[in-house]
Amino acid sequence: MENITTLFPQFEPKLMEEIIANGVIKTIPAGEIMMRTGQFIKNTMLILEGSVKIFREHEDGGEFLMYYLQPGEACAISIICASKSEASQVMAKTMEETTVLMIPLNLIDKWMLDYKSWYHFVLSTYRNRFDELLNLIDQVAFRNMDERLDFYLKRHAKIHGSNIVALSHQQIAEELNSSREVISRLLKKMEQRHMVILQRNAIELI
Amino acid sequence: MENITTLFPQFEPKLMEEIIANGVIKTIPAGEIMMRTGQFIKNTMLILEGSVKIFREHEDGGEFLMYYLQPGEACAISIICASKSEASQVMAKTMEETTVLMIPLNLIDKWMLDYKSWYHFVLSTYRNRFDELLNLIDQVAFRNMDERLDFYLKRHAKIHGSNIVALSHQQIAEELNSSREVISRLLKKMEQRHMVILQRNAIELI
DNA sequence: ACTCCTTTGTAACAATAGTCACTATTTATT
DNA sequence: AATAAATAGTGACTATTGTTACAAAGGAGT
Repeated sequence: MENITTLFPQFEPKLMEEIIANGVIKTIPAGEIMMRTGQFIKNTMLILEGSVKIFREHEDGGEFLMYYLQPGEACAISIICASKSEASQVMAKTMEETTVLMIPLNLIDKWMLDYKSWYHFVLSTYRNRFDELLNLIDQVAFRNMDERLDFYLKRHAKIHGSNIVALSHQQIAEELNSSREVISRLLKKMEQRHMVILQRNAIELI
Repeated sequence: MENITTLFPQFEPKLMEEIIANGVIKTIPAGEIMMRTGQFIKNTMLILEGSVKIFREHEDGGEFLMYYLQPGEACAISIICASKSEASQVMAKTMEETTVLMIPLNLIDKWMLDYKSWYHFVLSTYRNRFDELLNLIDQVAFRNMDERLDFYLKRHAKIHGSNIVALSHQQIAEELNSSREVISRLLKKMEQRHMVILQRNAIELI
């Protein structure tokens, strides 16, 4: 549990005790869907290890990557849905083996009043995700696919701390809600401009 | 001031007193920019009368309508920026003559702790705007311009409580970050499908 | 009525993105 | 080794959106 204190140093001791007493730790394999659109949310999850992608889904099967969650972060949308007692509006998928701390939803609101550090944590979670959504809107509203792909690759590399993006063109296409051929084409152009080196199942950024 | 109690019936009496003591009422003419991107925010505004559009701006001059604010609502982004002491990330423009109640930013945080009704108001403002941004992302990620135009017109009509959208094609194009010719073309198609009737400076929805 | 300005219509073309069809590689499975 | 499956490359074509250029129509002011 000392893991938690390192990841959430801002939490006051009494809150830490409550978290340890009420939270359930769960480890989820890589590539698994942690939460589906429409699913009823019973917990909020704090990420302890690994990383998670949050997607918006379309009726016709399309999906669209919104943002990443990393250790020390929580899913704003699960907090919002929990507060509204609504079904999840997003889908969450683990990128690697991920350990989360599940907190029953009734405590989320309760702790807001009891623990100032929790209150600040929840508000800053809202604010940070809000900022990320604004950036995302910029991407789709003002940018072409080539720029969005570039942004996508850099963001992925940054999250993974590596300049090799180990994904197939198909996977990238799905997360940008485009098609494989388009992504292949644009990646080829980027290679010709010496922005990337293409390998099988991997793209190396330069 | 009785206006305020009608619009915000959820506010407890003591909070109302504080609002009346500290808030400044201001009336802004139609079509005026209330807040610019990059501008430092000194207040949060509650809308009392009229309506406001919130835009995201692009470096190259483009603008993109995100959502509307109506009486009884507050701008989530101004609360977020105020809390982070950051410059505004959005631009706000009045659609008609609009009366707002300006609240100094230091009180926003203070009242969160002092008044439960204010706390719930701010949180529900965050949540509602979050929902709106999710819908907006759906639009730009999954929809073509014809569907986005349809959505835009219906939303405008709903906000104004009239099925006549009194805007030029140029104005619509700007808010969807498209071009006038494209909007004219799509509107013509909608007219041929008997979805709208086109008039000068107005579009009637059927 | 005449002029000026704004708004709208439209054709032709360009650029971007999506789809279809087929091939070539590489990796996994039997 | 043979076969199957996944991945990637590419050309041709279509659809959507954006751009350019110009014409026509409607209002406002003189």
